[in-house]
Amino acid sequence: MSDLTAVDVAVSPEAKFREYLMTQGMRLTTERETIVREVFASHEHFDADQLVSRLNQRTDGKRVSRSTVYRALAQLKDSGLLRAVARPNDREVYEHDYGYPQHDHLICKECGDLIEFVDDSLNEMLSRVAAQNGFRISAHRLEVYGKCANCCRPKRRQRKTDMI
Amino acid sequence: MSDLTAVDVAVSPEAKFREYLMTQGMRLTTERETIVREVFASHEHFDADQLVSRLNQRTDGKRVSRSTVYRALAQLKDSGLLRAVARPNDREVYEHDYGYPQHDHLICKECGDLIEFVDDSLNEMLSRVAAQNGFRISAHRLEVYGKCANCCRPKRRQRKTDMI
DNA sequence: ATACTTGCAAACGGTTTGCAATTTA
DNA sequence: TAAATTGCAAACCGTTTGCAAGTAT
Repeated sequence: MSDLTAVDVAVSPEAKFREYLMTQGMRLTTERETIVREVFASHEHFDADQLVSRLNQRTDGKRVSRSTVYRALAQLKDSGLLRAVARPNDREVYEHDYGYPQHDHLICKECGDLIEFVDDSLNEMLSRVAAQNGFRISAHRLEVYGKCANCCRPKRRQRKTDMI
Repeated sequence: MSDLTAVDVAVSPEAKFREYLMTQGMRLTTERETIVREVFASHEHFDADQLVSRLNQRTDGKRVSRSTVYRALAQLKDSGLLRAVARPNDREVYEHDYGYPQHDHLICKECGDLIEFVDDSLNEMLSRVAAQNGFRISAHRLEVYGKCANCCRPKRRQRKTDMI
């Protein structure tokens, strides 16, 4: 999906989350720990509903209610562990922010795939524009819509071996 | 607010809209005409609710229901007359697409102001990234969040030098 | 004890839609 | 007169929230 590689992090997501919660007078409960672990178990993009499903499929009985998931997502975002990247179908989509390099996305309108990319010139451009407008940037979201290489490929000769 | 200037257009928005509606087997009703006119009476960004308000304030009795406004917004978007640019407060924000040059936005998180800007290097960058990924771009949305010059300005007196 | 947290169900809010009445070609 | 359109109110749907019961310090 992407060749972006995680950068080395000194502290685990759980620890980082506990740290943040402490500063807010909150606690790292077992529910919150279950959520952080599940969230950082894979690098895929996800929305609230997908996360709830993953948590409900657990066999260890560590289910967490939908409300708690929503509350935790907000906290994970505030703590800098997650960031919201897009809203393709009116659902907020999240990805890892902590321990993962900053990047943007090509979004295929056909298959919905998110392709990550980085390009330094974007940051140069943003700095320049910010300076020109006396604007202090805190974040940005660049969504590039179109058709991915796979979907551009002519379908005439589709591999029928994919069918089972 | 912005020094982007409208480009010359051969056909009026109403005509363009009628043209599009025809191709869909639809009609340019008085309600739809009222809406297009109101929408293109000013270049400001707006959301559905603001448009409804503007239409309700009319003294000529040309009121249009909320549903019709929502339906027309979708049609105006499909026809290429409008485009959705941001979603600051969970409300879709629209702007003129037809007869207005392509640009992006700085979005002030404090006052909600949208500042338009253009920078050619963005397009160069997008072309490069698209080529690298075999991606065919159809559109993009760049939202830059932060604090505008106005909101950065201190409300109270701020000392420029550290006087001890 | 006090403060934080959870799960449930109800509320929220922007947007969409079913439908009967109305308008248009 | 058949097809499109409107306005109303209800539905929709992801998300948020009030609250009572539970848990940690």
